Amino acid sequence: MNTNSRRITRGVLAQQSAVNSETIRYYEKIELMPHPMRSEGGHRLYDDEHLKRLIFIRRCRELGFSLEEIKNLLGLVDTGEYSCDEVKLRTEAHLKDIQQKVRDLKKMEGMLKGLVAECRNGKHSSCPIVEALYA
Amino acid sequence: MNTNSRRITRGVLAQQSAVNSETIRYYEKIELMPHPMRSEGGHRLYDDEHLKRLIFIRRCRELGFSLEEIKNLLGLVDTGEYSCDEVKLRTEAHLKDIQQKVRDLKKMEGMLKGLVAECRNGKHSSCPIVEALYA
DNA sequence: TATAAATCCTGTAGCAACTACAGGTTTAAG
DNA sequence: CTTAAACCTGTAGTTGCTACAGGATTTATA
Repeated sequence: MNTNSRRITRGVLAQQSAVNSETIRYYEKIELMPHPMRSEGGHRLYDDEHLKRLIFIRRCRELGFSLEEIKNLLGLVDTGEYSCDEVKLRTEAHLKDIQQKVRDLKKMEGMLKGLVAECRNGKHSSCPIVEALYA
Repeated sequence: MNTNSRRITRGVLAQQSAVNSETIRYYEKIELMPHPMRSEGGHRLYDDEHLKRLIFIRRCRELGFSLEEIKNLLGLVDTGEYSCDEVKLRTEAHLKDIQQKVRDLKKMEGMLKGLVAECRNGKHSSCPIVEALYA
């Protein structure tokens, strides 16, 4: 298989991965992406492995994983000896974080709705929102 | 009324407002809190107005308002001529933001649950989470 | 082939919203 | 009067990027 022989520039990698090209440079700097090979003139040249890895990172980001969490996950994957249990545990832990965030936001939502609802009643002369918060 | 004559230090303000004392200094720097008077030796001295304002800021933060949004709200309140409609509009706009965040997180939650569920089935030899994301 | 345009290079600075020092001064308690 | 606690300033670190500036290289067009 010679799919690996395809070399792409940073701009193309950015397009194909849907990750900003400056972000790619940033991921390299923080050691999330490996240093790619360079052209004679010093331009970065990527291959399909880089693309796969970067898409993995993007998907994890979309699922709300932090870069640190992703680094850890990739650390497991990089060894090739990751256990499914380990990955599952981390995913579940992350799921709990997300669920907590949802609860927190729902609470905010409820309170904001309460404030807005008081306004609609129009019973108060001045602003009940300000009064509730600034009192 | 001489409640205003009570002068408190930054540490006490921090306790009574439940805002970190370093954060108070930060809020002053970004002009969210006004410069308080100083003691002869240069220590900050606050009064009840500062306390009220800081508690307002904290409550808004707890409701997810950004510092910029809070600055705007306080701008309205500071003039004293804020209209209830204006405050209500901003609160509703913010509520929409929160609701969008909840939707986004719920989507994440659904996907994470899906990934974890595949693991529980135990049908796959390697890790289905990694496979789903790294493929 | 020459030139122009597009892309790339590096390093640094900025964003939100804090937090945490270091190294020194003031205040309060004993 | 001493000492400990709290304060002072300014700066740097955090997360996850994004946006320059001022060049070098690569690619496309004439």
